[in-house]
Amino acid sequence: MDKKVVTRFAPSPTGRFHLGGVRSALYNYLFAKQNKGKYILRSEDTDKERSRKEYEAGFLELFEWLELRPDIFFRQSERTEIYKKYLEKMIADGFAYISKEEIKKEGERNEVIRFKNPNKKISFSDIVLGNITFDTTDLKDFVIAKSLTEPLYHLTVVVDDHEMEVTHVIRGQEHIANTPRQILIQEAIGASRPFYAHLPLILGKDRAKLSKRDPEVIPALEYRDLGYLPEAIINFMALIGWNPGGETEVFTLTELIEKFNLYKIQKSGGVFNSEKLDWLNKEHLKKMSPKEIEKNILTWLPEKMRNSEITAKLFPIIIERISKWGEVRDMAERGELDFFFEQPKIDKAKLAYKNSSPEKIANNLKLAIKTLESLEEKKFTTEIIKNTLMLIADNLESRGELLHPVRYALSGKEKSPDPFIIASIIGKNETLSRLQKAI
RNA sequence: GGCCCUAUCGUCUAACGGUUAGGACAUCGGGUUUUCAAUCCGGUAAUCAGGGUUCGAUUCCCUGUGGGGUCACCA
Repeated sequence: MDKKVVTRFAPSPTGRFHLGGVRSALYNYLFAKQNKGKYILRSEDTDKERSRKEYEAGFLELFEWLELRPDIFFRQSERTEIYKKYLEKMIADGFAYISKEEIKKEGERNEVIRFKNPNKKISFSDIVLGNITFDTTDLKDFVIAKSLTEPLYHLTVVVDDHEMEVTHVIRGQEHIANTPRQILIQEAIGASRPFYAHLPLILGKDRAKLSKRDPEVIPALEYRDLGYLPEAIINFMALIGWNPGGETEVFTLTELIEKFNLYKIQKSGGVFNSEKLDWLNKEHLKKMSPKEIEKNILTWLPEKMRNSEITAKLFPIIIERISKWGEVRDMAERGELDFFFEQPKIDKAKLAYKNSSPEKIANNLKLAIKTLESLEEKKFTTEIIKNTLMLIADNLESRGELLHPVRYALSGKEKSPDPFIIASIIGKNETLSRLQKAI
């Protein structure tokens, strides 16, 4: 290993970028970084019809968000002159020729540049898959450019990888059949052969390849809008097709750079499991500092809930109940936070606890008011309220006889955080008033 | 269909040719001072099939089957 490692990820801006590509980019990035090498991002935009600037902007924004920043970024559309030189040389050397064509489809040329196929067997050793052999005879004289200034994919890939001295081509297995063509071109232009690592495909629930044409597949950037953490996305994607072997599954980018092993990659495709992503996102959420958590929750909360003195007390309750930021917004939209800010509507029937009589419930509520009243304002904390109320509850047939109606009176919800914390958040006056009203 | 790749719990995966086939997510059951959440403990669950090689195959070989990819003047 005397040569400096150079990897590249080469998306084409012809559609909305999805998570499958993130994993390829990530592995290229990890391998380059762990070898103190270089990671190149290349926009394969030679197809003028299909390429769109907004798609390119999309993946650039994505990698910025994920902090998978390339050492070099460039576009193939800006390198036409370079490809032209190679094309001319290949024609001059007899490796390619201008071919007269019959036009079968609209937009086709009556003259294209074809590669003169030597029709031989090509074998290469893939880091993931091992030895693979293709007979290139099946490939015929394939087209490498529409004209000298309109090069096609196979030619530009080989020229760029050669010029930029890419040492490791790490890409999805959908490219495996492209490899023999590209090796043929390498041999024609005198380029050395890089190491290949063809990654197992990431599959959807139906076990088919994730595709940008599939409306079911969520574009990668939308995960940001759903409130996922970049580190969680990276962590999760890294673990489809590779695994460090221990029992730990939660890693930061830095840890991944250290642990990643290109030589221990799975051969078969893996299904994308969004439940595990959610779990992992929560794990990363738990590692964040309270300050960061507060900042994020604030931005995801509806405006009317942001600036109340109540808000500051809500963070622990919220963070416990979400796995991604988007759920903060969901909670608020579902009205699960409203009772902290305003008196809830009470349904008499729901105040009841199992078989306890209404009189008993009312009595318990009165008892609660009486004891809480005696608490000083500044002693109205979760801990003290809990101790106070528990003292009463423990003397009842079951604690629920007191705790349920109190909780319901305060929240107006069948399901909510416990009554002690709600009481401490809304304060003494509000608590007493709600209990009174319930009676 | 041709060519190529592939096969461990539902899912992601671990296991120098020798393990009670391990972990995680999900699921189920229970504890955790009422519900939800969080948390803890426990359970169910897998080597595609058939042949070899071997004292011994999840592991190596062959065949079958299943799954996937690819067959453009797209990338």
